[in-house]
Amino acid sequence: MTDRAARRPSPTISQVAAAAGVSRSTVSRVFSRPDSISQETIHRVKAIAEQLGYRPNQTARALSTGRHRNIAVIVPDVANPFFPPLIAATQDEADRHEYCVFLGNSGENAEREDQLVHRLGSQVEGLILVSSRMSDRQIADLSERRPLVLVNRDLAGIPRVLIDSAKGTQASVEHLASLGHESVVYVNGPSASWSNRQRRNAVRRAATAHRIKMRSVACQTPTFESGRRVVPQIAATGTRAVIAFDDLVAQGILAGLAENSVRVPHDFSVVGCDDVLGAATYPALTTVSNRSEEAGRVACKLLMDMLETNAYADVRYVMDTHLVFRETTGPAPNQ
Amino acid sequence: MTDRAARRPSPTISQVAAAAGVSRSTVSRVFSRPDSISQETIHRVKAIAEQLGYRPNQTARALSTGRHRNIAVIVPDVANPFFPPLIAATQDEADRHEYCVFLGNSGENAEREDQLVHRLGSQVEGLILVSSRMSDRQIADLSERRPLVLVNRDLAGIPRVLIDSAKGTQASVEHLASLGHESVVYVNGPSASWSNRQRRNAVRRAATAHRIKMRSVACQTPTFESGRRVVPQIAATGTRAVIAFDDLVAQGILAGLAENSVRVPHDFSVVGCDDVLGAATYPALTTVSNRSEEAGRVACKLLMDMLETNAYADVRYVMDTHLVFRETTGPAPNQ
DNA sequence: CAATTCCGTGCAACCGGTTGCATGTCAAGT
DNA sequence: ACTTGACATGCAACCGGTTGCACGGAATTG
Repeated sequence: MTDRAARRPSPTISQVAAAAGVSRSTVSRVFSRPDSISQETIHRVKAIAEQLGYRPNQTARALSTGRHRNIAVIVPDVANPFFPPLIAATQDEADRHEYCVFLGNSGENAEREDQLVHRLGSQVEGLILVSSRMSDRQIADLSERRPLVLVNRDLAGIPRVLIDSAKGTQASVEHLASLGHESVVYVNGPSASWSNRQRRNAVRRAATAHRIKMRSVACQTPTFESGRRVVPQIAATGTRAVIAFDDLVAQGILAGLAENSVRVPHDFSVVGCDDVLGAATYPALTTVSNRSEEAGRVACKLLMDMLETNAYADVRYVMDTHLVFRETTGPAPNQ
Repeated sequence: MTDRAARRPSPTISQVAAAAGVSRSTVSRVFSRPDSISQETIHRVKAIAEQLGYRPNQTARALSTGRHRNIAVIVPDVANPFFPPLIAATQDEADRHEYCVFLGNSGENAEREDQLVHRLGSQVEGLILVSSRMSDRQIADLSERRPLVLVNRDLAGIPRVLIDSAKGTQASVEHLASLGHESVVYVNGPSASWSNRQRRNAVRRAATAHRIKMRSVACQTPTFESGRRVVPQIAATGTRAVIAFDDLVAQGILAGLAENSVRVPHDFSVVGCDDVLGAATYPALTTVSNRSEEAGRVACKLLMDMLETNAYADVRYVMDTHLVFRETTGPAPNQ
């Protein structure tokens, strides 16, 4: 039973004006600048608008004012548990200012991200780019057109919120060293990721400082499956401790190890990053704290500020992290 | 260092037209209906547009055509792991049709959802309401204005995608019965939730059929914390098996039980729903399969169909579920 | 060679609001 | 009584595109 959808079109400002016996401008002002309209007219127009089910058309309004009251949030992968709390926080903050938010999912793909940004560009007043995979150049270009806030991407001149996992990552190396480990494998995240460089460098520095050996293995996308697949490579190194790019990868590694009957933490130590799963894994994952929700909130506040004051400061908001010691790390096994 | 943001405004169709020595209509047609324009003109205009960095303004386009190429997806809680895969799937599908998506987070709150819907209403061509908390009346009204697809809400006359957890839930009762349990507690989700009614009814029916006792306890929002807090009430019933509204609640219950040194599954059996955590909990959660990603994809496809054909069918797409037997359920303990 | 069709382009109105400026009214000030 | 100003409202242009219709010239047809 296919049927033509007979939707009644929304009433326009002209219809309200006609019904109320006033001009379109007056109706417009009733809704956008009521201070210059008499109480009586306001009541009458509002009553009629209500009765007709009139709502100002945001699109038309945006066209003439240039203010959309929309922002966009672009993330590499909505389904990665690191992002939802961050997204929810931006939503919440935007809502508080009566803004609507577009969500973009780049699928860890710079080109698609660029496309998305352009498709959204003319409909939003500002964007929040989370863990952007685009090039510095692309981002700089974009920021010339629209207010921009970056999360986990460090580009001078553009307001940015950085979750500095270096401290926590460094602490995890120290932790492993203190447990007697003499080498560690770092499992990389996406190569275009600022966070990944951040973490890898932190591991390298701390490893050097503590005179333990560091190896690293690649793993393109940060997912459970990638983690699982990378286990043989890790095993091949002979190392008994691994620091993973994030919790998802760590979890995959845990699963892969379990399949090979490697006991954690008895035979092998695993550290994750981002603490997205709380204590919900078994054994509960030792990891680095995450503050994605806070990051989302701060990023959105920054953007709202830029939009409302029409000015901007070159802020670089850095948030520290620490090691959350749980149950997947233990003393180095005797060889 | 606060500075006035000097953003260069996007070039308009008039500027391109002037630079190319043609009329605005011609430029417009080059981008929207090039078939009626000569090859030569197309090339020239495109070259100039490229050089100027021109992109058609979506807002203006939407105003005159009435087609926004935007949709909205409204969910009760972005951070609930049930939703991100669904959101990602709609994103992906929308992207394939070159649509952009607004994300709305209602916070499990009908009033806020209604607000959101209205703020978004004039900017989108259609909406996907996931686990909507609004009243039937509100939804019906809305569907008169915009194409609508519901997920996990069963309202005749409006296209809807339903993940029928009844079958899986029923199976979990049978499973518990076969393990010798003689009573079961159902921990409710939000009272306005279709899924919750679905599940509670399934438990009730199956319990009756297998002659086991059923009790139910409330727990307003489906979160880890609520699950944890409800444990004393569950314990008070004396029952040794619980079926939770969803995995998050189940996990909270698991945590609460562990705090009271109740061993699972030896002393107590727990079943979740939605399988959002895979085997990542300890003990791995027995739960009901989830197909949220598929639901998202189907919902978005339905909506795209409606938008493209401008017709609609009163579809009711139901997806079955089954029990995923893992490690949190075991034989009833001897009293 | 005149009549007809087709093609590429421009004109101008329109989408639904906003806003600077002009107008008319009425009360206060002198 | 006459100016002045404040206030409430209307007029008309504008935001940046789209689109029905008209028009002129080239190609086709009889």
